Amino acid sequence: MKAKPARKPAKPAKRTRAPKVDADTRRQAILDAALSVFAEHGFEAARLDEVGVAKGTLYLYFRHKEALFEELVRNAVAPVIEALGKVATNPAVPPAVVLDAFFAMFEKEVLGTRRKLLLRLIIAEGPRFPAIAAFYYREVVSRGLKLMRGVAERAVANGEFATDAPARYPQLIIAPLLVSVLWDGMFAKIDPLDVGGMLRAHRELLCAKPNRSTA
Amino acid sequence: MKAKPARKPAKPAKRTRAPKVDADTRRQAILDAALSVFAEHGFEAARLDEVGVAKGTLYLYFRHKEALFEELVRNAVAPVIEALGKVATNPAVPPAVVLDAFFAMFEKEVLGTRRKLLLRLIIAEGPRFPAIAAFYYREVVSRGLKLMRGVAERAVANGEFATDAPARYPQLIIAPLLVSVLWDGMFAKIDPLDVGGMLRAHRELLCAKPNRSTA
Amino acid sequence: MKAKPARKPAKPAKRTRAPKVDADTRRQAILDAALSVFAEHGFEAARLDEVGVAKGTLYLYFRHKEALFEELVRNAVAPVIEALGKVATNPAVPPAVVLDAFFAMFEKEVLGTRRKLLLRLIIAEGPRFPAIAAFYYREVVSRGLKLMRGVAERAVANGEFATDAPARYPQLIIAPLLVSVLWDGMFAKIDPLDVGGMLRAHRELLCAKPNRSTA
Amino acid sequence: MKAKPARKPAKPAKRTRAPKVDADTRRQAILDAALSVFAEHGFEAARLDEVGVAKGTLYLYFRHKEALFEELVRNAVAPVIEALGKVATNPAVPPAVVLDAFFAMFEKEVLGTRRKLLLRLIIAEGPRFPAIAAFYYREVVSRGLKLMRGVAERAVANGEFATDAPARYPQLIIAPLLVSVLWDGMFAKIDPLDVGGMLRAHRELLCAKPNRSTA
DNA sequence: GATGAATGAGGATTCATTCAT
DNA sequence: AATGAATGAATCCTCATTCAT
Repeated sequence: MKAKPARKPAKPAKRTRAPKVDADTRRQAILDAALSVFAEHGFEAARLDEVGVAKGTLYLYFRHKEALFEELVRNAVAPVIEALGKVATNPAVPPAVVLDAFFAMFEKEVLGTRRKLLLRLIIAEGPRFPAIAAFYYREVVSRGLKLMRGVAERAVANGEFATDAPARYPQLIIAPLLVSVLWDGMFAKIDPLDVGGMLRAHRELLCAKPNRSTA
Repeated sequence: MKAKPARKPAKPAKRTRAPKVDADTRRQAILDAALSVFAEHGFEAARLDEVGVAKGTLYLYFRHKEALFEELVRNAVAPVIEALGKVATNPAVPPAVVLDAFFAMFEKEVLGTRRKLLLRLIIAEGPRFPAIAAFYYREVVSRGLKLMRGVAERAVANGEFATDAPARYPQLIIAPLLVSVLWDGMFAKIDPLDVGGMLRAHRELLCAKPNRSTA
Repeated sequence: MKAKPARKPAKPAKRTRAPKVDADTRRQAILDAALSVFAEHGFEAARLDEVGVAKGTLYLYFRHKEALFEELVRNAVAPVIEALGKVATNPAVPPAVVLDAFFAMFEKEVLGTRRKLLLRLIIAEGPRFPAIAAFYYREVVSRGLKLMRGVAERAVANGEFATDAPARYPQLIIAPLLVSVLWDGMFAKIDPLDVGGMLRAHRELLCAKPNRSTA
Repeated sequence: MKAKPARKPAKPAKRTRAPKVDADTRRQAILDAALSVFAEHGFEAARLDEVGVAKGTLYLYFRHKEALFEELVRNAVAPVIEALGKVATNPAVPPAVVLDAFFAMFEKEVLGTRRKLLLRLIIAEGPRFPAIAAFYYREVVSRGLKLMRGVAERAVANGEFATDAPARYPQLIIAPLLVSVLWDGMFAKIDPLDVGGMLRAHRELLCAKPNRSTA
């Protein structure tokens, strides 16, 4: 055992004077860079030096570390929500297909990108940042659950779901996604998980056809 | 005159000495106190001062902060596994009952106690502590999944489960438990979750009888 | 309510910022200040606080206490050697005159300045800092001895020295200088030593003409 | 470079309960053990743990670290003085023989034993311990110098010394001894010094016969 | 007397934050 | 606006000293 929290020799990220750009671009660049740092180390362990922007510059754009962190999450969360909404709301598409699309999108757009870092970050730091938790609940969780509930209700109505359990607790639909993110961060090296397989299995479970033993 | 070599005359302030107890008890007490501190703040942000033991005493029992942290996890994890094993391995009990018992136990023994702090802690810090992650995988995750897989296979065999999905991916059985822990830590204040309800719904989903509408 | 993650609102106290100077000047100023502190207390007992530079500033210029210490020695040693070389290498000057000049220079430039602190420091800490000892041997001791040997050999050749003993062991020429430094640090208050007198006597001893009583 | 001050992993010296002995013996044993520790690390860096006596026991015999240190020096110094006196005071022995005997004794009884550690310790810490310096001056230095002066005066009187320089500054007689101690501690590994040779050369210098160039 | 667990003051070092340039 | 040197509060850890056993 005895693993160090894995810290590189603190390389303050080489930088030449930043190319002249407008403030918004600069701000966005800082947020991008900061995401990696915060995601890798967590809030406390993240070193502002590693963001790769002159210390003073950071403070031109953000009041302090905490403000940077919260903005960071807010900023990165927005695109996820939009993408989510588009998939789930078309009533013409059968629920099973929606789930497949949703899971695939999650696998590609979250697990396959730095967004998974964000998610992990929120999970890890959320309990200590009520403001972040509240924001995330409002912007992502409540909306996501509502969408899932809608899908589940349609699926129950048209008989695709064997039970209304997921309609009552849409968290059940989301749960394996969390597992996949956490597994990726903690156990992927030890015992890789076939996320695609698991999510298909999950869809299968949700849409379970009756087993023949009762026929 | 040359400076005195002993800079500070070393005036030991008043103190109430901790009552003498045997080393193991003391050690355990420290671990207990430390759990709260680490759980509340995370590894980096945790201040050893807050553990409530004289600074030096800590270092009589643990080589450094990290050692304390790792020991903490190891120490708290053991009882959970044992309890888990006892519930899941009796082949006389029908899988549905096992699940009910398991979920109830989780709700009572983990969510209802400080053990949920530990779980959250591991989730939050695992990615930055490979040694902890590996240990946790070995001691808890792999065993837990194996047990769950066994239950699922029995359930598939006797027709209690509509699909073998959970047998192939026992993570699906566990997933809502993670949700409940994370929800508790992040959103409980904003939007309380009826964990019991969700877990029953989950059991229902796993054991779903086919709905007749399609017959 | 969860604890705020930023424990201390970081209220930066009033401060007078050191006037901006170029890095080398600053570095040198730190080394100067540090010499006094290390010389007075020794390596272990020296408190970095007393260097009189803001704690963090020190670490901008030196990786840690030890690095500061070693740099200190290196830095202060260079000028001494140069001065030494200039005196001893002119073959036109008779050895006796070289010795006089050398001893006088030592008295004025070492004993009369803070350089004696450095010498004392090296003597005191050398045994515990092999790297320092090796460096000092290479840069000062071996060179100094070589120069002294050269002078002694010339003196033997032209009959100014009664014996080749100092040519074989040039340490004999240096020895009283060490005594003067140590005496100054330890016994000067109790029993002042006329260093000038002693060094003249030493020169006299080295250049001793035979006493006639035996002729 | 970058040498650490050479510290072992702090092995608090195994000990079984000390065999029952009378207080004086015990006290002496502590002083003996402490000498090594202080000599190796210096006053500040010395760890009382390493003395190999239960912490509390130390404080039964000595008020604090500093007291232990001072007693230590006082205690270890006494035997040296006695030995010194015996050699130098016999007027029947010719000065050259006295010097030979004295130097030989120094080489064997100081350089060849732990006493050299003591000497080094006093040299290193003396400036910071005025009480130690004063004690050492009174007990060893002034006596030693007086003896040397006596020998030198006899040598001048009977023509064995070419000059009265050493009679006026008996430090000149002692100086190479200091060199030998310091060399041993700092440079012995790099460039061993033939102490015997140097001391014989020193005696030769002191007793220098006239060189023939003046005949 | 002897012991060593317990204590907490003190020190090296880090890093968020400021401010002169 | 941008920079990064300077700052010092805060933290981990050590170790002289105490005291219950």
